[in-house]
Amino acid sequence: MADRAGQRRIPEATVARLPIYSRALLETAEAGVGTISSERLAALAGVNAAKVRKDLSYLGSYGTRGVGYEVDHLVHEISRELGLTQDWPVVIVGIGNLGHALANYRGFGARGFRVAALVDADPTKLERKVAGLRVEGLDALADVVAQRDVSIGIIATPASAAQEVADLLVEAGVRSILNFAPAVVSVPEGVSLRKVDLAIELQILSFYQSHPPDRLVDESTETVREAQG
Amino acid sequence: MADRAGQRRIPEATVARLPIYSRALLETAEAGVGTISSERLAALAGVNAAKVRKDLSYLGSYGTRGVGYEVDHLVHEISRELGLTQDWPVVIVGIGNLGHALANYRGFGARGFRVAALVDADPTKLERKVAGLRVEGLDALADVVAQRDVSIGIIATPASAAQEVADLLVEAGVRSILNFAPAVVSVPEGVSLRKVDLAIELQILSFYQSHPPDRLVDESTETVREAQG
DNA sequence: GCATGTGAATAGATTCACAGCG
DNA sequence: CGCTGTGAATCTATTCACATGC
Repeated sequence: MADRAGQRRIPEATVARLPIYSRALLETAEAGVGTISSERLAALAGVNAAKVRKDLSYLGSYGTRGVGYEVDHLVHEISRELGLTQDWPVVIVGIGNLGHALANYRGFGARGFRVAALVDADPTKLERKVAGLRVEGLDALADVVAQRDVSIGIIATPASAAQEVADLLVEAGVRSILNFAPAVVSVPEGVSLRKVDLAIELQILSFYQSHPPDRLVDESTETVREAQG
Repeated sequence: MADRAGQRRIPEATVARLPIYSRALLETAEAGVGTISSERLAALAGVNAAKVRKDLSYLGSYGTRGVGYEVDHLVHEISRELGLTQDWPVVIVGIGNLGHALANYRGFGARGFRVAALVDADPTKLERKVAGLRVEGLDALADVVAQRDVSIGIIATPASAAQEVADLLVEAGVRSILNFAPAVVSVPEGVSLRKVDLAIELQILSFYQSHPPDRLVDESTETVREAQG
């Protein structure tokens, strides 16, 4: 009942876990296993079984009681829900160390993401070939987005340029942005924004390292203790 | 006060925002501003004012009613809480494209994080200098961690090596790990683990791009579902 | 019998709204 | 007054526990 009238609202936390299940399921399928229990999938994903079942129930009832989930079917349903059945051209803005690494990242292609363009504001970088693509000027951004139907923008610039680049991306029609710059960026409603910030991650780790997690207190960041696959 | 009897438990969500406040406050201090309101800090951090006040209240009562917070003081208190008053030597394992970029990332030094060593399993990479450091073999990991007092390990290897490297890091005494490899890694209790996963971030964006921000019947509800955080 | 699917219970985070105090 | 600090209300997420149905 995941379609038509009964349209379920999938919780944000669940959406964030679907890609993890997806990856685990693909590996499972590759190993030739046809069926998987919530228990097993949970172990592979590093969560507990109740969460897996609840998460999957938002997609519909794709399991079989007493048996488990059919791996291939589940992969398909999750991919469909995540929108991975279509192609998502990506533009990377800022071709410094990080942009370089991202451009060469294998795994883009793997699930329908394709680096369609590399853009940098620095004229000395233009025309350079990175990962088989020519670096283009920031002024070409709007055209590139329109012509290559770019739907996701990745910001890998210094912090000082991040907001400006985000504005340009939005103006060009991009509705999903992944920000690697260490800066708060704001976007209008209707545009999705996620951020990856190394400095923040390290500081969070620093906090938990400074605050002994021993018995009485918290389950810090993600102190998983579990078998793996 | 974070000491003495009243030991406050700082929520995980708050911990994750403290570095953002910290950054915003440092920029504010640099601009010569001495006092800041929760409203202003909230704007800089991309959250709302109530959240800022609640978050800061967990650290203690450092504001002045009718006035705001003294910027320098707040920077100091947050740094202390995050454990940024001390030095955190970091080891990066896996010197491929990403490890390379991370090694060259400026901003490590900025807040007490210092790349103390680079390690890679590939013998052809050994002895190479990256960001001024010599790449060392995986077999040197335990010694390096012990001798240079490494407290944080960054995994930038392929997925297939991630769990093994995590095990080695833990065995060597590292209690904080940041995993960039696209794999679920598990660590024993007492070890903090955070992950940064490009493929997952892209898939989450794909979901929201595929699921239009459904307009509800009632226009009073702001259907914002962004990602920050 | 056994693992899913899901209401109900619990825990956690956010927001509201206003008392309290400089 | 104005802005902080915080209980109370709300919203979101997780976990429990068991009825359900292959």
